[in-house]
Amino acid sequence: MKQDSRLARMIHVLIHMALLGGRETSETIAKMLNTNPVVVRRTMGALKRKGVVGSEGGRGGGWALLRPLDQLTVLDVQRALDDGQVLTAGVSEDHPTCPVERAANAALVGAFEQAERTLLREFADLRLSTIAEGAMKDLPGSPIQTAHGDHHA
Amino acid sequence: MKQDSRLARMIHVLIHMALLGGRETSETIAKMLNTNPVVVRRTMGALKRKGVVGSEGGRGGGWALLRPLDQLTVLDVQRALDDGQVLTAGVSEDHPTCPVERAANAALVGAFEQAERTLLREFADLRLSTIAEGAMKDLPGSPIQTAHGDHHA
DNA sequence: GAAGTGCGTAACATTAATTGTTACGCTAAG
DNA sequence: CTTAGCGTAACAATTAATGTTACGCACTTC
Repeated sequence: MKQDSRLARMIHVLIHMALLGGRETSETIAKMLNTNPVVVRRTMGALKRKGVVGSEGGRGGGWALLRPLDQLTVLDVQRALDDGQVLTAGVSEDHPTCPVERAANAALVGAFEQAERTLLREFADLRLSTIAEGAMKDLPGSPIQTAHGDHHA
Repeated sequence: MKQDSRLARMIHVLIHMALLGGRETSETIAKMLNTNPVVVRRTMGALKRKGVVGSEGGRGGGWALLRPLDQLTVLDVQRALDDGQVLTAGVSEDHPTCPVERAANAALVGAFEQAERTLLREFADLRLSTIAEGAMKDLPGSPIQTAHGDHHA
């Protein structure tokens, strides 16, 4: 499949919006995301419904953050984009009445539910302000940052 | 996307093979999975390369388990099917040099790595023999089993 | 109040991954 | 040497995410 990158993109954009401070049009945001204004409206529309951003039409309009970054977690953004499960188990549906198939599926679903709990806990702990601070350290002149630098494992 | 159900299918099949005890042809297995012998060969081929099953050509040939179910974990099967990550973060690649994008991606990758660690731990703890026992309880006459019955959360 | 700017959304095209299908080669048993 | 069965390449079908075009509606400004 083609990977779903909406969460990453929205986090990216929301931080930029906070840094810029004002109102951004779908076209401006589309350039940040190297895409199309329609895609931006689609995705930002979901954030609007959950009160993360607001939009204004007409001249001078655009999108604006409704909360400061330190009151926004990755979980908030994820939940705005999708209420359902983040991880899904990839079960089989070849013989839905077969006890073996059902037991296999149930086992996998259980394992993924555990993993999802971990993921959501991580998401809830990740404030966008923290990510923004991390970005400041990764500027020309600083040593290269890997993606694995700061776990709290 | 279409979900990858190879893991669920292989667990399903391996348990059936153990219960049947002998050698099964790709065609027999295909019927269990409600699919095609070629699909079976493709997927079982991966298990063969990792020593989980063996295959024999010619008359009387087919596939056979090389290990008892209590010495096979879901993790073994997953690893046979795919050496890489089970969970992937869905990062954005719109402006690879943008520090904000990189920080956002890194944060997500970190969170998914945590979740993957949980998932692999669950997989490692799940023996196929345990799943097989669970299937025995889910037979006509028994009360209906939900998919959420037996976590150790 | 007319025009321009910008969001909202439907409809369709594109891209990618999984799965299904057909065809053919090779091996081992009988 | 015929049959049963695996091994694999090649192609079609299905599905999900993303990209794109087109058009409607609201608000601002002149």
